[in-house]
Amino acid sequence: MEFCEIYNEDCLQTMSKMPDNYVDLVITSPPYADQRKSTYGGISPNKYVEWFLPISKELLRILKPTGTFILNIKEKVVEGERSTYVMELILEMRKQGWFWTEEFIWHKKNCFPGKWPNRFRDAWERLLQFNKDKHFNMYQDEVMVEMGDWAKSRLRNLSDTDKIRDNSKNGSGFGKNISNWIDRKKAYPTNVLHLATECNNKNHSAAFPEDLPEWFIKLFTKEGDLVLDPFAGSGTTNIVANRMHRNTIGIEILPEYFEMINDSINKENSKHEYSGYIAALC
Amino acid sequence: MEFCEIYNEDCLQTMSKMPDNYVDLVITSPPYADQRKSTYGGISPNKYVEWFLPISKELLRILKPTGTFILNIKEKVVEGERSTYVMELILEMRKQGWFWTEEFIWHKKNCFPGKWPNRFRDAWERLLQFNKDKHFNMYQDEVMVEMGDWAKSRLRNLSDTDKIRDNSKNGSGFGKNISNWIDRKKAYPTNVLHLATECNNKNHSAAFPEDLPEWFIKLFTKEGDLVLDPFAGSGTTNIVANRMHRNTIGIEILPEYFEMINDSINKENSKHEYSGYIAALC
DNA sequence: GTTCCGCATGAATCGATAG
DNA sequence: ACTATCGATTCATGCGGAA
Repeated sequence: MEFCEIYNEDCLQTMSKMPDNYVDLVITSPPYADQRKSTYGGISPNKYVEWFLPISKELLRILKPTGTFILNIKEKVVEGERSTYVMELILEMRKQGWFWTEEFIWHKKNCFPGKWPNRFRDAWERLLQFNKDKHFNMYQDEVMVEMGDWAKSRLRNLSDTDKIRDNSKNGSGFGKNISNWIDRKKAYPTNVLHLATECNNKNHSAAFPEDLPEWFIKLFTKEGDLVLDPFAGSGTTNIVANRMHRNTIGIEILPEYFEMINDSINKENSKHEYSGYIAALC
Repeated sequence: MEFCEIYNEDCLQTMSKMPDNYVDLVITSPPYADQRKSTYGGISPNKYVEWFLPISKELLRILKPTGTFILNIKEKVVEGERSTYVMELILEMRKQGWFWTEEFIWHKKNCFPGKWPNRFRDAWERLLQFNKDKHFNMYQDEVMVEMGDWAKSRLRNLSDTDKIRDNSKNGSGFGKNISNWIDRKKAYPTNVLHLATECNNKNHSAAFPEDLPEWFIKLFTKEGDLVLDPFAGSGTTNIVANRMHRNTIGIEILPEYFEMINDSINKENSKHEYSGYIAALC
C-alpha cells in the first residue's frame, strides 16, 4: 500500500531529513508574495526570491534526476505594475542548476470578479516546469484528450494527398500523412490548461482545483512514485496523489491546515474502503 | 481623413524623425529570436535583448505619456529549455523607464502541430503591456463581451463588410442587434484572449489575426489617434487601424512586404469606397 | 441561400547524421 | 568535440467548391 505522510513543520526542516534523489514529482503553490498575509505572514515582493531560493535548492537535492518540479505562481500587482520577482526567481533558479523546461498556462475559466480602471481581471497563472536533467519521465499518453470534431468527417474519406507524405509546399519541411490517423481517437494536449478554480468550501485561500495536480501527476509519475507538496495548504495535491495510488508527502507549517489535511485524507480513505465494501457486496 | 503611412526602412531610422510624445499606441510583433531566419536573417537568442533595447528606447521617446506599447513575443526552446531573453528584456526595459503594466495571454486555438518526447505543442504567446506613465488611456467599455460565453461564435460567420459596418457604428441592423444584445448582459473581458492564427494566404510567415490588433486598438485608442507598428510585416495592424479610422504608421524593412502592405491598404480602401457607394444608392 | 465537406497550411522541436 | 543540416512528427482553422 502506498503511503501518505503529512508533516506539520517548516518545509526546509522536513526536507533536510530526506535523502538525495528521492522524489519523483514536486507540485506546489507557495504563498504568493504579500498575499494571504493573515495566515502565512506574507513575504514582501522584494524579499520573495531570497526567501524561496533555499527551498528550491533543497528541492533540487531531493528530486530524482528523472523527476519534475511544477511551481504554480503568479506575480502580484504593485503600484500599478506587475512585480518582477517571478522572472528573477526563474533566472536565479537556473543559476542553481535547474532547467526551465516549459511554462504552462493555467487559464482560470471562472476567475475572481472585479473591475479596475487600468486593468482587467486576471484569468491565468503560471505553471513553471523545472527539471534537474534534460531527460525526465513524461507519460504523454496518460493525458490525451478527445480529438476535435473535425477529425470525424476528415478521416472518413481520405484524399490522395492525405495518403502520402506531402512535403515541400512551403519551406517548413512540414508534411502530413493523414492515413496514420486512422483509428486515432485522441490527440495530445497543449501547454494551455483550461480549468475552473475551485470555489467550494476548502477553507483555504489558495486552493487549486483537483484536476490540476491530477493532470501533472498523470503526466509525470506512475503508480508507486513519490509526489511531494512542500506547501500543502488544504492538501489537494496529497489527496489526489493518494487517490491515484502514488506515495505522497505533504508539508504544512500551520496547525489548522495540517489538521484539515489529515481530516480530508481520513475521510477520503474511509470513503474508499466503504465503496470497496459496497463493490464487494455486488 | 485619417492618414496611413507605410515606410520601407529600418524602424530606428524612421522613428528618429518623429517628434517626442507623438504616438498613442504601439502594437507590434518583432521577429522572434532565430525565427523567420530565411526572411529577416534571425537574431540569436543571446543577442536579442541587446538588439531590441535601442528600439524600445526610441519607442519610449515617441510614445505619448497616455499611450501604451503592446509587444507580442514568445521565447523559443534552446537545447530543451525555454530561453530567458524575454524575461531579461522586461527587466532591462524597466531600467529604461518603462512600466510593465500587464501580461496578456494570447491563446492560439490552432497552434503548430508536432510531437516531442519532452513537451507538448506551444499554444500561447505573450502580449506584454508597457506604459510610460501609470495613468494611461484605457477605454474598457469598447471591448466588453457577452456574459459567460464569448460573442465570438456569433461574430465568426459575418463578412468583412458586416464587420466594417459594426465598427463604424452607422446604425445598420447588424450593429443595432449587437449593441442591444451587449447592453443586456455585458461583462468586461479578462487578460486571456482566445484567437486562432490566420493560416490563409497572407504570404507572411507570422501574420497575427485581425482580431488581435483590433481588440487593443479599441481598448487603448479612439478615432483619430495614432497607431504605430515598427515591424509591420504583412501590415495587419495598419490595415485594421485604417479601417477603424485611426491614423497609422507602419514600418517594414523588407521591400516585398512593404509592397504587399501597400497593395492590401489600397484594396481595402477601394473596397470601402465601393461599399459606401452601394450604401448611398440604397 | 444554406450547410457540408475537402484541403492547404502554419513564429516548432527533437534526435540522428554529416561536415 | 562542436556546429549545421535533415527527416519525422502533428492538429485546428478558414476558405472555397459541392450538395
